[in-house]
Amino acid sequence: MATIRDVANAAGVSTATVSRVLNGTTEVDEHMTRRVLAAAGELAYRPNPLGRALRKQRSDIWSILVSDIENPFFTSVVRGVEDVALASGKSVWLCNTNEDVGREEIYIRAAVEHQISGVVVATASAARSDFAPLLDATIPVVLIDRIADLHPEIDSVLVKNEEGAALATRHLIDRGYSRIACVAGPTDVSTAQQRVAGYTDQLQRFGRDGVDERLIGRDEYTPSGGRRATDYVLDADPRSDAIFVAAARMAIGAVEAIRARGLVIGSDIALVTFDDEPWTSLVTPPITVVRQPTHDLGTLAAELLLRGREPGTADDIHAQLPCELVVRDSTPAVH
Amino acid sequence: MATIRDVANAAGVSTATVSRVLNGTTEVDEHMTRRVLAAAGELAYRPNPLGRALRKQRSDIWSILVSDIENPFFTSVVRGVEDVALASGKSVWLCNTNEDVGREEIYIRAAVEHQISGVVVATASAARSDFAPLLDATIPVVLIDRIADLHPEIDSVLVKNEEGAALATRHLIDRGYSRIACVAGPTDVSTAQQRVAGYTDQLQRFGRDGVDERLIGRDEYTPSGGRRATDYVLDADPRSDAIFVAAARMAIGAVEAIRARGLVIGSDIALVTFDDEPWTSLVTPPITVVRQPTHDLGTLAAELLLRGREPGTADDIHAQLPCELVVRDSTPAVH
DNA sequence: ATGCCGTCCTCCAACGATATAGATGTTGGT
DNA sequence: ACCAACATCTATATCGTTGGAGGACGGCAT
Repeated sequence: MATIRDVANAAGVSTATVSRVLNGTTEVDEHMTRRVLAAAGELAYRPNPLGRALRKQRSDIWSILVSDIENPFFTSVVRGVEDVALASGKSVWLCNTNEDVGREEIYIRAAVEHQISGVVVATASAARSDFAPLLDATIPVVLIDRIADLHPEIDSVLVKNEEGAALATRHLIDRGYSRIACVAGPTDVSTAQQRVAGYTDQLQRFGRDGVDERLIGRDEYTPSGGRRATDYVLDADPRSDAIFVAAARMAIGAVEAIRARGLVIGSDIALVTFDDEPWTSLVTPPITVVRQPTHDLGTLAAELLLRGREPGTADDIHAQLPCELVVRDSTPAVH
Repeated sequence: MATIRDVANAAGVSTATVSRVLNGTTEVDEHMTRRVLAAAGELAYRPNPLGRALRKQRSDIWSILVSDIENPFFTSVVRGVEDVALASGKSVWLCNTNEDVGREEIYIRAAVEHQISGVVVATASAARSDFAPLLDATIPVVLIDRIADLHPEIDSVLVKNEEGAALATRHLIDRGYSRIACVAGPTDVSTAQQRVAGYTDQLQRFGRDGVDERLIGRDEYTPSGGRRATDYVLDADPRSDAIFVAAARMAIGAVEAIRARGLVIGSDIALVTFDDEPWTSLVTPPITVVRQPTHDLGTLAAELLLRGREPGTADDIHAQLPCELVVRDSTPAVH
């Protein structure tokens, strides 16, 4: 691979001039510019990103830390980030923290050491995720989908979780359900907190029986977590007539658990879940969902990162994108 | 952040000695070793990977190029690779080529320029994917799930696609179906080629009517691709009584297309698909699938990469993991 | 002709690490 | 006591790039 020195020799100039021409930092004579560009083209020269990053103390890589790569919600968000990143000439380094704060720490440290120029992150834990190393290194950070209690000042792009959960819960109330259970994610994840908040708020204000803590099941955002949480709430009150599930990944387990009890969704028990995944309209009956703007979440986060401003300054941005209720047959009106 | 010079000053030795102690390249006096380790610990020193890579001409990063990050098959494979990589102290840089050879090229070049120490790749195109830049830079490569025609010598970890497709097709034949259609992926992807081969082979040998080319629909590995290909084969012969779908992502579209025609899976038409995704057992009727050992695919690929041998030497490895037919209710016996 | 100034280059020192050559000190054999 | 051999350290060049200091040169005013 050709180095900048090869180009300099070929063009009969110094390496600094080559660097100047290619980076456009200072005015360079037009004649020389042409010679340098010709030589660079001839040798198919591409600057070594390692040397450049070492010198400039900053690379042109973005990293995106996702809490669960197997969750289609996040992969869709990632696609959104990528679209913007590639258009701006950034490479995207995708890391899977696996909902593990320890692994998140490893990747954060790696980002600092590789002098990454921007990080998008869906936190592993609202309470424990710590981005101080990134901030200390003045690396721009944008939180996505989930917030971090330790860093209220970092730019964030969330969905209106509370509103989305309220939409779903209110829908169930309006359709005449009274014993509405909630299958939610881990207590240390902000989306789970907010969705439970939206659920309880609506029940308190409009529900016939108010909130029953035993009807709130919390577990991890996975199919098996959904199964356990559903079993938990149905054991607590077998007369539950509706379930609000806070994530499609959990809804897989919820459907399994409901059916394992011989209950029929739509007649014995209503079901509404977050995330409009393809399979939700394929099962019988098609499931009412709260659709999240996944791709937009990613592109907006990327655009904030492009601004590359210092966190903690006055103009923090905390975007909240709206969700949309898609009514299907799993939540028929009760006569 | 502390540099190696800081450690050297603190320990009262040269930077070379610090490097030696930390890398264990040469024998170092025990007394000095202790001083260096103490200083390094005190300063929380961690070597700068950029400086190290620049000097050593090799980083400790693996990159994994995946053709579609939104396909759960690949994310599961990625998890397998990660498990091994993290256990061996490698960082994993996940890149989404989006089934695009151009984007694949970009990431390949990035891997060379960042002096990546190993690449796992699911090729974007069997015919056009070109890994010469990696091989020229003596970067170990392992192909996963899909092969590259240009590089038969590169280590690969595939599933027995032809056998899996044969299993599914033979199952349909044995159950009494006679007009069996095939919904397959793009012609330039090796898995699609192999699965179609397994399908046609069984039909030729055991099918009542042999192979009808019009019953083979090819499109991209996505839900909408599956929908189009299914419409295509059902238009070609509305009397088809079974469909073999080559990927669960396409099966989503296949189910939609079948239902849009008012046909009922299991009674009007049988359905079997590759990939045991959770939703396949949730729909009515549960779908018969060919299960792939996704996670094992990833761990095996990572282990081959750990060997880090030169491609083209005599002991190439071309692993082929078996698939498993999981019979459910979408393929009942015809009376 | 001289001095001054602006323009545009070149030279060189970093960035942080490692590998090699060479320096230093210690040990042991004669 | 001397020298060889060995062990073990330091000094330094290098990886590829960029930024700052400084120099060469031409043009213009005096």
